[in-house]
Parts: sequence; structure tokens; C-alpha cells
Amino acid sequence: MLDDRKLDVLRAIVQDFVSTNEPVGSKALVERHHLGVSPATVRNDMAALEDEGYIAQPHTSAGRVPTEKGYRLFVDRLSTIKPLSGAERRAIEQFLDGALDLDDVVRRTVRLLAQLTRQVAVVQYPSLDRSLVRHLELVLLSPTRLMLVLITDTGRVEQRVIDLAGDIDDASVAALRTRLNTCLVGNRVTELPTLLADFVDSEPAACRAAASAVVAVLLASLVDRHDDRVIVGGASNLTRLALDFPDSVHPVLEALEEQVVLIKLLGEASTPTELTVRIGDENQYEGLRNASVVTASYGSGSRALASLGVLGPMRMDYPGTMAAVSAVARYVGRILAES
Amino acid sequence: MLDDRKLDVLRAIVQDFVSTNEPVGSKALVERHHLGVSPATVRNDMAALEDEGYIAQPHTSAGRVPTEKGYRLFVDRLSTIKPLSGAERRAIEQFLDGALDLDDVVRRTVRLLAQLTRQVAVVQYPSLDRSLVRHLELVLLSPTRLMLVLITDTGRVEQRVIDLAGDIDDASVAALRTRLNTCLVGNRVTELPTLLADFVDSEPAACRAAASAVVAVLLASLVDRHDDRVIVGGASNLTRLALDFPDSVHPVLEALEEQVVLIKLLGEASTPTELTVRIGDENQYEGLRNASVVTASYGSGSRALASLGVLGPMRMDYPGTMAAVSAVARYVGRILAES
DNA sequence: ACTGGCACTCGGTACAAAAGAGTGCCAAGT
DNA sequence: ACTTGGCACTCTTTTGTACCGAGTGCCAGT
Repeated sequence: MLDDRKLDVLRAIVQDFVSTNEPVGSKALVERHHLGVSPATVRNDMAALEDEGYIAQPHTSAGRVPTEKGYRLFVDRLSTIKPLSGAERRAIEQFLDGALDLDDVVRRTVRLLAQLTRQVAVVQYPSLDRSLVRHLELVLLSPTRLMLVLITDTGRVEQRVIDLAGDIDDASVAALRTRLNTCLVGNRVTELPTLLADFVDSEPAACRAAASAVVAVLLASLVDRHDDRVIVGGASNLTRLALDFPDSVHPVLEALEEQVVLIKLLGEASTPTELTVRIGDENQYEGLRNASVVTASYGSGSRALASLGVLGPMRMDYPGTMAAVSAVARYVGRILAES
Repeated sequence: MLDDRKLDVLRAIVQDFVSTNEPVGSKALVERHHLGVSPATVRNDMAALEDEGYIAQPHTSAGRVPTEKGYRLFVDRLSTIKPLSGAERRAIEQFLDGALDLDDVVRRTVRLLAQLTRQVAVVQYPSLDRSLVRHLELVLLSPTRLMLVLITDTGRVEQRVIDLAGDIDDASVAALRTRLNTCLVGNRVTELPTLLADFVDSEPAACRAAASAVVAVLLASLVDRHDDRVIVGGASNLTRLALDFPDSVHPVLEALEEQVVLIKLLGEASTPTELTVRIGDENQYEGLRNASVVTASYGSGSRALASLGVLGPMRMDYPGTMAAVSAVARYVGRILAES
């Protein structure tokens, strides 16, 4: 049904449309790509492609535009990932190497991705669920108030203030801290519930109350919540897109402010650096009808920690974007492995 | 020169223009506000106001539009701060009362402000410079690596990883921690340089190297940097504004991604809850030519900690916005004082 | 199976005319 | 001295019409 030449035509249409943002006609196609056939022939192929739903025409006498299905075929079978330029490689290294701490890595990454792809970048913090406990600190703020600080091997630092019913002294805090650490350090955050199940009961009576408050906070606010943090950058790149879809920028901006939506957008982290492309309606969210999302998981070694990605118009430069996202994900993984 | 009626006319023009976003003519004015005079009279007043530079007409035969100078006069002398509705008061309380920690307070605040004013909200974290040291924690991550955690009375928690030249043991860390705390707790962050001046020298030789590394990090990354953090919300509200100034949304989005610009925008925090309104060019930044910024300082008690505010089109509802910003600033101050 | 030719369909543009909104100014009224 | 109604004038916006060009679909010929 779709011989090689028809696929060539589709590829050419996608490429032209992406760069010009105008419906592409048969004549322009044969001029810009040396297909070795006449416009009339291309027209026949186009008719076939349209029948199959890969392209469409906005109105009766305009050129053709790729459909969602068309883009899908393009990324699946017709495109090869564009290698990054030397300048781009260098930019990635320079940008990320100077990072101070995890926050800084994440901020720099989002900025880098946005600049590289000239689109909206989204980066998720390393998931708590997949991290290991490196250290737990208890700080006595006042006789009835503790601060709990959890440090993970991925560099995340989470803190919570805990109000106690009664007073507690320094020595008890120190003891509690030691026992908590011996019990938890080195384990996954997801295993905290299991590990802590009997913890309170085995505490000396003096510490019992404080211990149970601490455990409660640990379980409630650190483990249960799956609202892993996400940050966004490059929103100003939306304005370029806005020229085409003046109405579609509002819902996108809204989506960018909804953590939940963004997290769903990035999807489950799978194997590190694995690329996912979601085109148009393949994103569940309403407001992203004509947007595409390219995501990759990143992680240290073989462990996927979280995802990052880029959001742009459906007519984006897929090969280039995929290359950038993939390279950045790989590099971030390496950096996190070092620290 | 400007009698009361002319001021009434100016006020009416500002109000009408803000709500309709269209140049307002003499006839429409007398219809919508009971000024008790005829359109012709209003026209004369308008001519006078135009001579003085308070209003202008986009083209020869259109209605009048307030100028920057006109808005300035309006906020300075013609507007009374609109009291918040009961629903709004309740919203503020409900929104902010459930906050868990400082991050949460700030995030909720920015969201609240954006919703309340339907504009772009900007909130600055409590300035480190104005905070007091509540506790300093040193955590041994590995024999050559320390994590330094600084906790302030405003709830900020800053952490840095420190790589040491040589090994250090638990006991030394504990000793160092104790001495650091006795030296610093209760003092302003800005005074750390003075307080730490002789610290390293008075340390036992065994700790000397580690102490100097820790002190160096404290001074370098916590005190010197004035890039206090800022977060932004409600960017999607820009799209409403974009209808009028399609070209002006891009620079604004760009400004919102520049921490430095935002910090300048919020300006120096002065007395708590003091309102500042900067109209159009009064903001230094290029891209905010036709935007206004309403800011207020917030703080606990009489101590200003930082600023928060709202950014919107020059034609914004000043009385309403000022009321909202002021109320939120007051409430955030109260919440921080409690914790 | 490909190609050239041709009639047809529309969107975009250019131009002119008309409509509408608002002003400035003047002469008359209070 | 201030206010008012009237009126001519200006400038934008809208409407209507014609036209051009890009692009298609189809058909007959190679």
C-alpha cells in the first residue's frame, strides 16, 4: 500500500512543514527535494497518503499538512536521530559541570534543555521513591519542636518541622537519631513503612512519644506523597508557537502550572535514557491537543531516577529534539552518579 | 489648573478604560458615570487633561487613554483601596493555613496571589541576609565529605556539600558542630563574616582544615550571594493581556525567567506591608514598558523579610490589586511569625 | 506507471465606498 | 465665566467586490 516513494514523500512533507509551517504543495516538494518524479505523480501519492490518514489539507485548495498519524509514522520509521553538533555537546558539558548541588543541577538542566531545543523544558527531581536514605538528621529547634532532615543518595534534602506534645531533651534526640539512622540508612525510601513498622514499639518509653511523631511525619509527608517536584523553563519559547495557535498558548501555560499534569506528562520513568515521544492527543491532557512531548528517563547507572523532557508544537523538529533530550538525560545521569 | 471635576473625569476615564480596555469617549463617560454635565463640557476637561499629559488619544479621532502620568495620579490621589470581599478574606486564610513548611508557604502564596488578582504573582523567599541563624548542622556523608545544613528562624533550610582534603572522624565533626553553633546561633546571617573571622584560628589543629573548608563554604555560598530566591506563578494570566499587546508577552515571559530581573522588580524590602506601585517605565526593565508592578514587603513583626507582588498590564485594577497584595503580605507575615 | 494539460476551488489581497465614533470649535444660553 | 448643542472634520473599521495565485483532481496520452 505504501511503497518507498510514498514514504519519501511523507518524510519530505513533514520536513518541509516543520521548517516552513505552511501547507506544502506538490510543486514545491519536487523543487526542494530531488524526488526524481513530476508534481503530478507526487499528487497521486499525496492522495494515497491522505486516504490513509497520514496527511490532510486545511481546505480544499491548499497544500498538505501532516496529521498526528503522519508524525507518528515519521518518528517511528522515517527519521534518524540527528547527531548533536560539537557546539551543542560543549554547551551541555559547560552548562552542567559547574553545578553546586541538586537544586542547581536541576535548574541548569531545565535551562539548558530549553535553550538547546528552543522549546519548553520540564525536569523532574530524582524521585524520592527510587532513592536510598543516606542520612537522617534531627535538630532540636525548641524543647517541643524538632526539625527532621532527610538526605538521599541522589542529593535530595527534605525537611519537615515536627511539633511534639511534650518536651524532649538533647540526649533523647541524639539517641533517637542514632537508632533511626542505623535502622534506615542505605535503604530505599519506599521501604520505610516496612522498616519502621515496629520501630516505635522498640523505643524506650521516654522516647516513645517523640519517636511516634517522627515516624508519623516520615511516613505521611515523605513516603505517601507521590507529588515529586517538577520544574519548568523556557516558557517564553511558547510565544513563537503562539503565532500559529493564538488560542492554544493559554491552556499550555495553565498546564505548565499544574504539577500534577506535568508529572503525568513526563510519565513513569523507565530504563534510563529511553526516549518517549507523545504526539498531540497521545497526551491525555486537554490543553495539549496540538503539542508534542519528548521525554527521557535519567538515572545513575542502570537505575532510572526520574524523567525530563521537552514540550513543543506538534510540528517540531523531532530528530533534533530527540537528540538533545537524549543527550541531556544521559549527561545528567552521569553527573548525579558522581555526587 | 485641575479642579475637582477634572480629577473626577480622570478617575472615570481610568476606571472605564481599565474595565473595557477601549479608548473612552466623552459621550460614553457621561452615560456611565453621573457627572452631571454634558459631553461637551467633559470634552473641554479632557482637552485640559491632555494638555497636562494625563491622558492621550491613540489617533486623532478616538477616545482618550490614560498615560503613565495619569495612572500615577490615579493611584496617588484618586483611588481608595478597595476592601476585600469576605470570600477573598476566607480564601486567603484557607489557602495559607494548611502550609507545611516554608517552601509550601511560598508556593501557596504565589498561587493565591495569582488567583486573587488574576495576574502574574511573584514571591521572594525570606531574605537570608535578614534572617537569624537558628541552627547549623554538619552531617558526615563519607570520610571526606560533609553536608552543611543551615536553618534560619524564618524556616529557610540551605544545604551545601563540602569536599574535604583529608579524612575526618565523627567526633571531630561533632565538636566542630558544637563550636560553630555556640558561635553563630541567634545572630544575623549578615554578621557571619565578622563572627567567623577568627574562628578557624581558634580551632584545634586536628579540625583546622575541615573548619576552614566549612567556613569558606559558609561565607562564599551563603553570605556573599544576594540572589535570594524568587518564585513565579499565574503566568497563564498573561494570555488575557496578550490580546491587547501580542508583542509584549514575549519579553514579559522572558523577564519572568530571569531571577535577577525579578529581584530588582520586587525591589528592596522596606517596612512590612508597605505598598509600592511601579507603573510602566518606572520599572527599569526594557520588556516591561507597559506593565505595572505592585509590591509589598512582608515580615514578622516589624522586621521586613522580603517582598512579594503582582505584575500586570499598566491598565490594571489598582485598588483591587493593591488590596490583595497588601492583605496577602500581612497574612504571610503573620504565618511566618508563628513558626 | 508516469506525465502534461486543464478546469475548478478557495483563501488572501487590494481597493473603494460607507459607516461609526469621537473630536474641536463656535456661537448661544444661563 | 462656565456650560451646552450643533456641526464639520478626521480617522479607523467594516463591508463589498473583483481578482490573482496556489494547489488540486482528473483525464488522456505516452
